[in-house]
Amino acid sequence: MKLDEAKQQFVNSWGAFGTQWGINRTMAQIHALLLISTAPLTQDDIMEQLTISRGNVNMNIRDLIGWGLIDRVIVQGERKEYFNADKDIWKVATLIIKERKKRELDPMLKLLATLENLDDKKEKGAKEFLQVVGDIKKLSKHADSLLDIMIKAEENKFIGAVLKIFK
Amino acid sequence: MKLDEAKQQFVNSWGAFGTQWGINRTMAQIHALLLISTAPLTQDDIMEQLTISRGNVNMNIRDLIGWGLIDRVIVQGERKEYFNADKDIWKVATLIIKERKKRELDPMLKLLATLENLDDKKEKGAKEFLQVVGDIKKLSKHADSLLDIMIKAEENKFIGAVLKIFK
DNA sequence: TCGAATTTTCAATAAAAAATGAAAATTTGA
DNA sequence: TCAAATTTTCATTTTTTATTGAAAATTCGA
Repeated sequence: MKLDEAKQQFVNSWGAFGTQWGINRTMAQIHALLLISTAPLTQDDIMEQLTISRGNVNMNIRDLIGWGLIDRVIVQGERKEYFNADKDIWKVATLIIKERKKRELDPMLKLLATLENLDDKKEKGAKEFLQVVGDIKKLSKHADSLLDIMIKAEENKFIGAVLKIFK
Repeated sequence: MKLDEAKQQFVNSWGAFGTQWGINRTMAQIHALLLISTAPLTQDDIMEQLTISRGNVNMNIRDLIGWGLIDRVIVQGERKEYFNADKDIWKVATLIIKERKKRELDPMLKLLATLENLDDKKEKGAKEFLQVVGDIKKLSKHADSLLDIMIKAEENKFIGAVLKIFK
């Protein structure tokens, strides 16, 4: 396979993958494009490579910066802004997980907490309801600490080694 | 808060949460409704409670069954079919993760593997491209074994205890 | 086997999400 | 400071996704 073709497919499949997880296709594609670019790109570069409008590029770049996935880069003697993606996939993954937790999971957990204040906890069905709500809260705490462990395993060789034993 | 109101909010927020993760809102709502229902429900029950059409209920129930999240239940002396959700949130979570991995992650990894067969691996930019592709593959293997550990920690108290030490 | 009850399908419609492009705002070199 | 270059905004349009509802298919008790 030719490199250009492979890059094209990478960008497309990353876009499709993002879509399945509730991420705007273009946002994912721009991120993919910058991930495999050897140098930072301008908005015009991105418009051209993905054949999308300036407005679309601009809005999605703003979002990607908001997620902390890409950065503005100033190039000496150039008027245009350049954009660069952090290439460390590990960092990218933990960033996305943390960000989605903050934006989507935490607000839901907050709401769930309010649902636990029932007027009458002995009403028929209340027990089952509170059980499910409580279990979801517990599960998300589990997932949280799992993420911590994952991060620590990456930073600390000993923890990583112990985890490997259990695989 | 009244139980009915709390249930309503639970169903709505579960639906909204699902949407953010690329899950059809109605599918998530039906799942939520069945999770907190004290008894299995019929299609008519669901239509009424969510005020949605029969076709919509039917299609999303089919999907939920396909995901393994709900089951048909036969009630003695009743002509109608009833539906029941597995209430074990832990099982629900691991099921969803495994299913999404199978449906969405694995196909992408398969594609990525094909992108590694470049005609010319010394072409400018090939190294960086292969690095990113390789890193994504590595990361997903990591995530896989993490899921295994998570499942084992639940089944095996010793492993769970060791993990707690690292928190 | 018949036929009423129930479920399923899917073309048509509606709703939601994403993209466009031109105008407005901002930036920056001269 | 000015004006060309660049970026940003957002009302409008397009595309995608989800929903409806009625017809067709299926099921099952009598």
